[in-house]
Amino acid sequence: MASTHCRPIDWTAWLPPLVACGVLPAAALEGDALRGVQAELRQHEIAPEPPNPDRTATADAFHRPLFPTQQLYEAVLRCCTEAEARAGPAPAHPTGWRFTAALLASAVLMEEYVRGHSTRAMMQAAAHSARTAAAAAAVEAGTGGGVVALLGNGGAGEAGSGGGGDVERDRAEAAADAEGRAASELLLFFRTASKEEAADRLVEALGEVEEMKANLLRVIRGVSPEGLVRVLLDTLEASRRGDVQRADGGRKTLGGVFFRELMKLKSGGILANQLLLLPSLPPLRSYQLNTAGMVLCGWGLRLPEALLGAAVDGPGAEQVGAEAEVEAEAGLEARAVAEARFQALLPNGWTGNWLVQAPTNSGKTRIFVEVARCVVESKRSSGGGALVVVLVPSVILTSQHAAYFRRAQLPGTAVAAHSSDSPLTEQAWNAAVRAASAGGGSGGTSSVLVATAASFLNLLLPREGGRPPVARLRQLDLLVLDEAHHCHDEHPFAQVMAFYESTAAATTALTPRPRVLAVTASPASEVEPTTLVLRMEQLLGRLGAALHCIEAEHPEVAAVVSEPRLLERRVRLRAVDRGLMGVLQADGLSSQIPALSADCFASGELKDSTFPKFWALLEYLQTFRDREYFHGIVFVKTRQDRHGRGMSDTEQQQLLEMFKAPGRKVLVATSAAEEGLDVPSCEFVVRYNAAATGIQLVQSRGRARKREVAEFFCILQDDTLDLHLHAKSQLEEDNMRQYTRARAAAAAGAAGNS
DNA sequence: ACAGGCATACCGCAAATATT
DNA sequence: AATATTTGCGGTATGCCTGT
Repeated sequence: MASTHCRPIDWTAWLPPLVACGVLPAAALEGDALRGVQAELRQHEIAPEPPNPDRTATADAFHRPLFPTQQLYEAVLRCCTEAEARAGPAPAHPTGWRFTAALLASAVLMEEYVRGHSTRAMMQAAAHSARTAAAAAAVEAGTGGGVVALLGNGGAGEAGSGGGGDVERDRAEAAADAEGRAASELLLFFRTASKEEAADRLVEALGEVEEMKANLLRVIRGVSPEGLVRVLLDTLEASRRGDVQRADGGRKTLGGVFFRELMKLKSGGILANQLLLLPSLPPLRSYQLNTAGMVLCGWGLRLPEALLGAAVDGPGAEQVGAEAEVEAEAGLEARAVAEARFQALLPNGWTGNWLVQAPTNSGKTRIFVEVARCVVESKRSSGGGALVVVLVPSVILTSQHAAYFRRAQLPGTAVAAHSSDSPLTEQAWNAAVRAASAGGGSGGTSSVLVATAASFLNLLLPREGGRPPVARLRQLDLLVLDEAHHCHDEHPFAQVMAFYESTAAATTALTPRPRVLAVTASPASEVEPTTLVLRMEQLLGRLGAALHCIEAEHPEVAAVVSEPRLLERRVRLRAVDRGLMGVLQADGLSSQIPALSADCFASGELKDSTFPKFWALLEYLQTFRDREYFHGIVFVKTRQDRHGRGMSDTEQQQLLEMFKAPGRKVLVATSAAEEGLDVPSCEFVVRYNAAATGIQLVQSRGRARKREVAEFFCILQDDTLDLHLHAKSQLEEDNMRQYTRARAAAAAGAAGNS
């Protein structure tokens, strides 16, 4: 939608600098060969047509490569060869220089292409042109047509409950699917657009006159993007039902229906407004239930009804011992059964903190959400409110977890996300503390504060002028550490726990220390098993926690956690690549390299000569060219971005939204996306640079979560550190796995004995 | 063992941009 | 037009890997 700005690439503009560096001979700049190459490139459509939404894509379109690299390379090579034939061999260049030159020129061309098609460029283009285009497309068609077009041309929505044949149902599902896609696109639009633009688009979509815009602007103030989408969906649904009667017997316009639905939404209150589009959480899985239940029993908290119900008739109920079943049938109270079951899981009646290790994608978040729910309800039943702080290691995780907590709908609980953007201020903290303690019979308001560890640490540190810190750990009821393996040395996690340790002395029965629940998929990674044990003991010591492992081999865990197929591809430098290195590192050229790389490659990472790996990556991506939809992530070590500053937080969030949308999506990411990032349904993950630690290996592989079909593809280059690092990270993961298994076996043995 | 590079954060300030 | 919000950039911190 944004690629209408595709212009023919003037690749010849890049030739003079290459000639100046001596990579290309001067002869390459002239002659029929050059024109021939250009003609050939035009024929092959280097700049691909923007996808045409009207026409269902033909098979032909899908069989075309995403980028005609092979043709490009061959065309440039032909140009170089003919130039050489005309000018004679160049003695200054090593054998095979023309392959080198062709590769280099191809890479330069691709750089140009990539820059024009980068996500950043797409996002910028989408910010401006796409809106008007989409809005213009939405104006077509008659009653309801505007909204229908706005939401995509989905047919009958969920109202189609006739449910006849499979065909009909499939079509209804497909339509609902298309509508869901359109809705998510719309959501993205409303999130990124200003109120002004949103009103503009609504005016067009609803077929209203321009004068209504001011009115719309006023009315949609304070309505969340989710709310707007919800209203539009409701408007569409209402107009389909024919629910357009006006009080005076007339027929409501689309805009009229919209206003009515909007008022309905507003009367529902802000909270409902935010929750409308949020699907409720999936049912609790038995291992999540067991873990949460065990932790809560250890802490002596009263289990909430939600957990009790799941414990008695949930999916894991059959795992209750046979005698427990009998007792349940004998009329024993459900609570007692559940508590007995969870109590049996507790090692030695442990009442302290917990470190829960669970595989990636097994639903760690859900576990601490349920624990938080119980803490909140327990406080609530005694007329107060709970204060829960969730610490995460990266900014992007704060909003993600906050959204998840909102979905969980803890009773009487406000959820907030804090990081350097919207920092956790003294006012916000004091307000949360007051709300929690101001019970007074009516029940205090609980707060869940999701924050980066560093920003929370700022509140704990003494302020200048000898004033006491804003926050004290004893003010909160529950402290959750996500990705807790960061808790070591001087990391903010560790510093927070140092504060926790220092509060031990002042702990009384009236003001106990908060409970700590730490979760991670990869607690530590060490090459030596003995140092691994040491690290684990240190970690558990800092947390004051007992370790609970959720094994990947557990059948129910294995049923939900994807195990991607492991693919490895070893590449080695070819003569041509060595030639390139030789050319670039020759004495006469070395002074030009910085300028050349700055202009052409933006990275200067030429010493690695990553060409073979790049071709391997392209080849791998080609295997997906027939798919209309796929998602994948390519992990690289460095950012290769000349702007130096990466993406802002909001850009990251927008990008994540874009990536979640359907289509052909490849996300190229650094280690920032390794941990915790919730990117559903990735068919493949590519490691362009080998994982350096077992933690990285586990975390990045965990992003490939499309069941059954996911692949984890490692590109390893000989003669580099890739092989060593790959072996090291695998060894570290194996060590961790063995440690986990041993601990789980020991725990099972202890539980059996006691 | 230690410095250098690059990754991630945090904070503060000033310019740009959006909102009223 | 005035004000509020967002964004960009420099400075600082820590963790991890790498090369001397």
